[in-house]
Amino acid sequence: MGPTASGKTRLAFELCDRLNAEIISVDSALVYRGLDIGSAKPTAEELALYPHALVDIRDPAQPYTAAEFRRDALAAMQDISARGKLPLLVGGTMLYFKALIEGLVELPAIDPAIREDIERQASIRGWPALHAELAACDPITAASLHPNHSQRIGRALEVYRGTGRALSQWQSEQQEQVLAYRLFQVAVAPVDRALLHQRIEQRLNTMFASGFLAEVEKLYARGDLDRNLPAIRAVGYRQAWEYLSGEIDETTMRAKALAATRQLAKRQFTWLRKWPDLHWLLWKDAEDNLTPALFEKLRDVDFPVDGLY
RNA sequence: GGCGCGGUGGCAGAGUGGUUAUGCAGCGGACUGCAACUCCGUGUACGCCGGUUCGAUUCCGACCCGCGCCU
Repeated sequence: MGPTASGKTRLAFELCDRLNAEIISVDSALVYRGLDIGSAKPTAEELALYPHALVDIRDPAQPYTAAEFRRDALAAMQDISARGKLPLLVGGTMLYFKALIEGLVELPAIDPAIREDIERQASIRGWPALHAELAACDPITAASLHPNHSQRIGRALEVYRGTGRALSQWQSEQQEQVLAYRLFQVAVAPVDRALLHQRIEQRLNTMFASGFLAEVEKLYARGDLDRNLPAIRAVGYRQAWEYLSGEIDETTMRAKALAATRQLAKRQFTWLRKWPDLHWLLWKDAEDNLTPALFEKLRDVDFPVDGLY
């Protein structure tokens, strides 16, 4: 795990070389085909060398969800284990990690038309009004949400309308799901924020220099994608989309993309800081070789590294 | 050198003789099926010096800096 631009990919490749491991991507943007440069997806050569599960598995027009991720990740873990290898989960989408480890409530799929209707309602009545509505059918969830929390209010409401029962009720009946794997959780990050900001800026510049805009233009030209899709809302893509539709100039787009990336990293840190059983690997410069330190940590917890490398 | 205009928190940008907008960024946080999402919280800043005043960011004067015009 680790914030964006913290060096996860590099470390993962090195681990693959030393452990008998295979990578499973835990990243909500890498799942989409055509989101390559801007998502910092490993190159085709790298992917050939280090196979990644859960990369390029979805068209940008079709949203991917945390529940699907859990299902797919578990399948990949099983497959990799069955081949005698170690599943190495790599990514920065913390909700996915959480869903995988703790499980989600098992809910039937909900008709997308319900969500559309809720969003239509919200655009005319405002989210606070829907929050009030939620308070009537699911007071527990409503109490935990700010009246402006659009997405979560929408979710709670669609569950109620779609299943006839409150989300909080479903959750209260949720049974603990135990993962059939022993986990060793590691977070990579620079020792201080300024360092990460530096890396983020550098990487973004490289992306632009490597044809990021052309990549988004291609998506834009398809005509069937829009800014409400998760793929197009991804950091960088959203700002490029605004630029291509003439809403902002290039300088603004770059500035906004940079800020959005930093904000993403900040949110990832918020998850990581309170994450249980996490081993931190902090680096201070590009020369830091983290793998030895990681192997030390693995030994500390009696992880069978010796047999693996 | 003269005249005019302007100097507000990191940036942008309102405003007022006392109650100290706002947006962006930054920072902190929340988040069980959109999560690279969505949402919440967080800053008395008014160029400098002196004066007027019970009280000046706001009024007056000098000075400094920027812009424009004139010589």
